[in-house]
Amino acid sequence: MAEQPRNTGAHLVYGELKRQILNLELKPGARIYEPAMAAALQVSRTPLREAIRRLISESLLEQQPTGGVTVPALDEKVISELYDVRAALESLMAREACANATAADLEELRGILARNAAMVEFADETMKYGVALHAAIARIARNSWAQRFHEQIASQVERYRHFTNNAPERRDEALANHRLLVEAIVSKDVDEAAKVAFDHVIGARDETLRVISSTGLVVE
Amino acid sequence: MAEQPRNTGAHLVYGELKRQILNLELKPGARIYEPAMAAALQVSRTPLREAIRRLISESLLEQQPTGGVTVPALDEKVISELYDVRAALESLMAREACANATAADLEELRGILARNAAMVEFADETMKYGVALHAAIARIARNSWAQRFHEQIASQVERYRHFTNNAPERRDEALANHRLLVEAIVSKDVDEAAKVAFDHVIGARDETLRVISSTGLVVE
DNA sequence: CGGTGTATAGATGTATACAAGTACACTTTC
DNA sequence: GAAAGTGTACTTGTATACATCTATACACCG
Repeated sequence: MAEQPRNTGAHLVYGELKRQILNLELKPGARIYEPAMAAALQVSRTPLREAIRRLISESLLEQQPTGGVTVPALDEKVISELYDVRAALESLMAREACANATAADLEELRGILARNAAMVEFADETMKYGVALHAAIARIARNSWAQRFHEQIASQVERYRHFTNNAPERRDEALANHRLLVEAIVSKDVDEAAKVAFDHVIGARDETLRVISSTGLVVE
Repeated sequence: MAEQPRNTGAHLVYGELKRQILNLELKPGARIYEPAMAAALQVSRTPLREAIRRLISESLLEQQPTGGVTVPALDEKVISELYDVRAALESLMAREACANATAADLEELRGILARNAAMVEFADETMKYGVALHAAIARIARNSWAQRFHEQIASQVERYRHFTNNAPERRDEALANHRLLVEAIVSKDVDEAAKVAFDHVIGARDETLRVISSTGLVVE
């Protein structure tokens, strides 16, 4: 939503670096050295620095007080914060989706839900449709700031996704919650939609924390 | 909260540009020309560009699709979005403040409230203490992401503050809401605190929209 | 042997030169 | 006279050279 890529080198570098960070190809805690990274990406330091600065402002990189840029460490406390904010945002967006959804929007939500239901046995498909549903609601809410923050949170959470398992019973639960959420939006039940969205995300938070605290966050 | 300034030119330029944008010294809609601005600020284009990029990522400047950077226009719809997100965030932070406030934190909140009450006849003092109260709650909530987004919203709203009047009855109402909020936090009434915070911000939204739609957003 | 000062290698921050792209005005043509 | 094409001035994007600062290793002193 923020800005579409303008075919400049800095934007390509930004995309590539972001991909590597979210994939954990760039390991949490690792330092970025500009000359080496610039050589690896075949650009000069100027567009690289521009990309790095942008990533810092999204907290996908960290500026050390002494100078020098690192990939942020993974941290359980942060997960909790992220999901809490996400719960507040999703709850708001559910409210606003109730107010702003057109008939076509509702049809879209039902469609995503149906495809999700058909694929509930496949973990990655289910995840894909879950993300699609939340993205659709974010769009339908028509609040660019909520959408923007939601995307930033989603990027952050992405880095932790590698440590979560998608157990079948968890998938069923998510689908059930999604059904409740869509139903509430369809029937314009603002408070119910807000509550379902909030509790759904808090549930995801607790599940994620549970899995991570038992398996740990070690990258290698 | 994100990062403290490191005495580099780019950070100074960032601060100065941000100040000018929030003050409306840089007029909404105006384009920024790098060579001219660099000369005016007595730096080369490199640190200036770094500052500009950062401001773009905070939506305090806008990258035009064709190239060229402008100060974002003022827009009623955006105010509404900002306050809605802010309501969600303040509501969350009120919740978390209930959970995390120490005795010292509560004392601080009461102190701000008392000073606010003593100064309620002065518009600018009241505003100052209002901001301080919300900032204190944001800190007490101990959620860095909520705090970060809250600060971004506050910056955005700042640009619209020049068009609001602080009527005395509005100040009394705000103080009353602040009292209710602090009371709820002190008594750890999570749901009440969340509700009061939410409604308080929504009230501020409606008041702001009312004033602005009657006076308009024209800068000159 | 531990600690401190210093020298040095290498990183980041800044300035500037150059390349590429955009907008606008002017000319030319229908 | 209007519209389209072209040339020019100027802006943005990138590369590179230079200055400044940080960290580390080593020598020297207590």
